Amino acid sequence: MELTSQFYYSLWEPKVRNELKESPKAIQIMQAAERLFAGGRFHEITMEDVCRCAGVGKGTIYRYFSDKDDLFIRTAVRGIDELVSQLKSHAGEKRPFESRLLDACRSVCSFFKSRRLILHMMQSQNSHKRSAFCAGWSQYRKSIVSALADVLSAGSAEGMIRKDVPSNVLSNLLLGLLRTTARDLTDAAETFRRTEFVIEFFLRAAGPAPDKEFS
Amino acid sequence: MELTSQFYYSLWEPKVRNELKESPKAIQIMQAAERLFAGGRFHEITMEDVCRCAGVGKGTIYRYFSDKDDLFIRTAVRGIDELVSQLKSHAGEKRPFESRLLDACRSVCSFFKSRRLILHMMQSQNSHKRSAFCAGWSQYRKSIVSALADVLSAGSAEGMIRKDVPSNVLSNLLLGLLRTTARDLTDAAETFRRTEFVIEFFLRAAGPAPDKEFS
Amino acid sequence: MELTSQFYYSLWEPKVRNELKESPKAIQIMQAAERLFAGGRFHEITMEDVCRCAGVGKGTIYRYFSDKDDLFIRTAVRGIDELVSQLKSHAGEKRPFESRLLDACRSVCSFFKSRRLILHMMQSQNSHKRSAFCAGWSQYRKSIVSALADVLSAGSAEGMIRKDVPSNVLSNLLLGLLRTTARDLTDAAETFRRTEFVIEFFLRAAGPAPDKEFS
Amino acid sequence: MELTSQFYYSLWEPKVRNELKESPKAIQIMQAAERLFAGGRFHEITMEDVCRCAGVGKGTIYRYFSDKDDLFIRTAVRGIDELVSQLKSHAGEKRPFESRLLDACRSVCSFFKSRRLILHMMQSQNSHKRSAFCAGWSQYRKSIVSALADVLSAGSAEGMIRKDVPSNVLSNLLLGLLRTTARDLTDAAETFRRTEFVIEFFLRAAGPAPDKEFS
DNA sequence: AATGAATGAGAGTTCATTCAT
DNA sequence: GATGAATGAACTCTCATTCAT
Repeated sequence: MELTSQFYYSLWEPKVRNELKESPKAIQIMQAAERLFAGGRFHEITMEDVCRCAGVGKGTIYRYFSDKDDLFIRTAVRGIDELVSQLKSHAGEKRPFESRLLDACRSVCSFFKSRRLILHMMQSQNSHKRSAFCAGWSQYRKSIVSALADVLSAGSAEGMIRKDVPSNVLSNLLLGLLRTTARDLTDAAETFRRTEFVIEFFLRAAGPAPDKEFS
Repeated sequence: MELTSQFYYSLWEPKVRNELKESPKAIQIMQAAERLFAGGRFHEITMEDVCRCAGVGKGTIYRYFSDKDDLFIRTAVRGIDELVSQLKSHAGEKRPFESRLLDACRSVCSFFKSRRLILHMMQSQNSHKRSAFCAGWSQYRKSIVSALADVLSAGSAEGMIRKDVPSNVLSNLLLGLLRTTARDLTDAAETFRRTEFVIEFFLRAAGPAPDKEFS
Repeated sequence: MELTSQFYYSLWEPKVRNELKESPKAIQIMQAAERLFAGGRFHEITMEDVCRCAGVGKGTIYRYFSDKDDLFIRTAVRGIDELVSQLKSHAGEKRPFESRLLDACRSVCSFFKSRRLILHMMQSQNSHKRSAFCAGWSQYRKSIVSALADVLSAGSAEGMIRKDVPSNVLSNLLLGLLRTTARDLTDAAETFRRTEFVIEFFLRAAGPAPDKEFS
Repeated sequence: MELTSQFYYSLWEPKVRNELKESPKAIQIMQAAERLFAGGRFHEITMEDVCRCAGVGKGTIYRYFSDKDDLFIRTAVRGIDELVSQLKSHAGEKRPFESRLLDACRSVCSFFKSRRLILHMMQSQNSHKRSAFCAGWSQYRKSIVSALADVLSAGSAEGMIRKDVPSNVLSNLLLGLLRTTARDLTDAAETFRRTEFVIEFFLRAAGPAPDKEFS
């Protein structure tokens, strides 16, 4: 079953009418917010900054977003559904597993690259609407993990992936490696920053165990 | 040559007399701050919270820390030097490589576990003393990466680790895996959250390449 | 050449858009500040007091004044330009000298009376933006001294004022007498608090020396 | 009747035992306070500054002064009694009037010069213990005015001073001129900053009216 | 519908004063 | 008697949010 944005949103119940949610103006504002959030930390960005950057009045934001958190979350979350469906579509394709995995990882990477913000949020939830937000956010994270796990499961079925480790665990580890590559290897040679390298590295570890299983 | 806290501190000029830096009261305050920072984000924790939690007056904090950033940074950084020297000592020991690596990873894990804050900070710098802080912090991160890289280099020399990937890259990847294990595998079976599993997984990928090198 | 507020302001760089500087709200706030500053000392007046007295919210002040110092200085300085041009116009008029001097002194007195604050500030600079402020303030003071000196110079040319003492010195002394009259003679008979008396007193001393000059 | 410090003190009732009031330690502290107050404004000087400057502990000050105001006031007031009795003694001497007046003015000037602080305070009362302090302070000011007035009265009796203006008024005006000379004529030629000049100037105005009286 | 002036709760920080040592 | 670590009330200033226009 597919979890969509609509579902998670309900967790922190936006006070904004539905038809405004994805209106062009809302998108214009989220794009401004994205630019700003990508550069600074949540609390360093003021709503005034967002206004100026989006070229709208201060009150306008509050027509489309119930508060700063709502703006932040919806900005962060925008596009996750797309990513998830991309991943899901890769899982079902008839190409060789490695090619599908490469594309999946590339989708993840480009998603991350274009919105480093998400990466931050995925581990450090900034909102003070804690309970609602964390629940919602953690769902989102899981939907990505699970979509990538599906790709790996397919590989597992084809004998390309070891079976002694749950694909959710492997999916998490792979995401962790991608994350590290994107964030921490800024000084390393270009070779080791390419997605191909991460996959090669990952597959050595996640490929079928030749002799013994991990227990 | 070893870089110590004394060195990095100079980057954001502490305004507090040296003898106060590590006094019991300062530690008491940092412990309170650690508890709080571990749970919330930088801007959500008020100095008042820290006071209450540490059981001291508001002004007292400012005897030991020049401002909120100073408290934050010194709390985050406390113990890194110890970790680094632990790692360095592991690198030189005469035991089997795998045993040394296990201990090194355990040091890292328990360090992280006891101070999840560090993990957050390692990727999301919250201070507004941006330049000074980031510089300082990135140095710290590098000192951990590099200490773990030394352990791996030793393994490399013994033929336990592939030589086509720089040990700094491997060190980063290993830290990323440890991080993922600690943070994201909260739902996974206990088996896969153990350090032994991460090492087994890592060594499959980082062990010597049987046939071809990565290029 | 005339020095105007615009010029001096540049010394402590106003952070507020020019059109807000003289808006009715800014004036309303400065009037409240004036009332309060006239009664108490700089540090005894809190911004909260000013808010309450002006009947505006706390944040509103900061839309019009970059900080407390800015409010203080601009409140103190308001109207100096007017005073100076009044004085200058008196200097050029075709009336008898004594009449012009009387009007000049009255301008000064009513300026001082309506804003005793200025008097305080003229000798005790309270701001902690010391360098910028003192420089700026001292300029203002000089502009008043110099404008009054111009009136005296005209009298000097007409033989009404002794020529052995620079008119700047005489101007300072006259201002000192006016100041004393306004501030310290609160217990004296009404007669001696009138501007006419100060002028009579001053002119005895500053009138042309009948026999010998001071050296 | 002579008003002494003891008398005025009672107005804001010091909580410090009398034998401590003039102890060497109290004087040591007041000297430090004097140095500091002379340079900065009341609120810019912290008790910590005074401690450091006096070389005593923070608590020690509170043994000798009931609070910051008490320290400030007693520091400011120290020596006034001396000045007053100097002035009084000048009044009774048998020398020519002008010589006595010169000495009196010199006493005032050197008193002011050595403690510019007093000058500030004479017009801007900084304490927040308003009622008590202002009353006390204003008494002090009056005692100086009145002592100088006595000197002038003597001159009046000798026909050296006009009789149509109360000597208290003249005393205030003279003090105002001395003040201006000391504070505002910093740029003027040395000639006009000398006490002799002020007296010459003052006596022209305050000397006996040749023809008509002021009414 | 859109604006941005106004708001005020709440943040970080200072410093006069106290009191255990 | 002297100290200075500890205190917390009070300060200035910020910024998310509202609402009259």
